[in-house]
Amino acid sequence: MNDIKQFLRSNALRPTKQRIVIAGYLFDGTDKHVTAESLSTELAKRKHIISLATIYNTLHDFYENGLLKKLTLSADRVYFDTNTNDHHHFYSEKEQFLIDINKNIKVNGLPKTPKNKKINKIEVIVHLDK
Amino acid sequence: MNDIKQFLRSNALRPTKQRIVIAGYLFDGTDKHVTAESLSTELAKRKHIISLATIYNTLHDFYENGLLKKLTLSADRVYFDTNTNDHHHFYSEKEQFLIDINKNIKVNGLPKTPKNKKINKIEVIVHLDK
DNA sequence: TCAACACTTTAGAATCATTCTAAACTGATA
DNA sequence: TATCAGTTTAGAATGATTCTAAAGTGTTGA
Repeated sequence: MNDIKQFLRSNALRPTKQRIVIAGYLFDGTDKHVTAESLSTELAKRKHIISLATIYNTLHDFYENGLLKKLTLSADRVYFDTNTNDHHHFYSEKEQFLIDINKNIKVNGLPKTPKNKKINKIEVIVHLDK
Repeated sequence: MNDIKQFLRSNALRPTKQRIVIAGYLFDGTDKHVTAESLSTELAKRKHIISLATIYNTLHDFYENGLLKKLTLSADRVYFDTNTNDHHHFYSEKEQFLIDINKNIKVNGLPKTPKNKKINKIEVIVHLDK
């Protein structure tokens, strides 16, 4: 609890009740993939009712501070990943199935980066099913 | 024109006025990336007013028939690619900048595919900027 | 050639994730 | 503990996409 407060403060985030609850859930040591909706549902199960607006705000605040990765998996919702290490994913849209690929994947044969641009990140999505 | 009709027929698509116009634009020999909105705008410039609903319907019909690839680049709109070969992309969300990587990219070090699943496609997105 | 019908198109409504607004609330600080 | 900037929130707004159901149009068989 106090460590969560410290954790939030050290990321320039005021430790409000809601952020403490959300951070407590997200950063409990196990990697998680969440959407605003799924997070809301999980917290509700634990009797923590937090408005969707706040959930969106908080996910973005955490993302902006590098505490979450944002995943581009499908066009209909945004996923956030508590594993902020360099890694990739298996994804099944049909089954909402998503798992990390933590093994060292190498992408070889990339052409030159376009002029005056720099690479922000390389995202490898292995789509399953069809 | 007649070749476009044949092309549509050979894909089990009734060659309607609208589909002929859309296919004529999309499959003119140069690779294109479009969204429903951008396609609508381009066709309007050419004095072809086609309802958005039809544009969505047609993009999906073409996609279902393998004439287009669907790209998962950002969560706020769907992109379709007329290049249906195996390839990847540089993408800048900020600048709506999108170019093909046709070079042979190799992804090495993939772990075993999850049980009872098979790989549909591997998508590599090189995100630029930040 | 044309009637008949299944397939298409379309305007407008509906949906749904997400963002915005602006008012109430609450950590932090002096 | 008063003050105020930073937060939360309900509800409205937005925007891409899908749905609905009515009107339109290729296609086919005679």
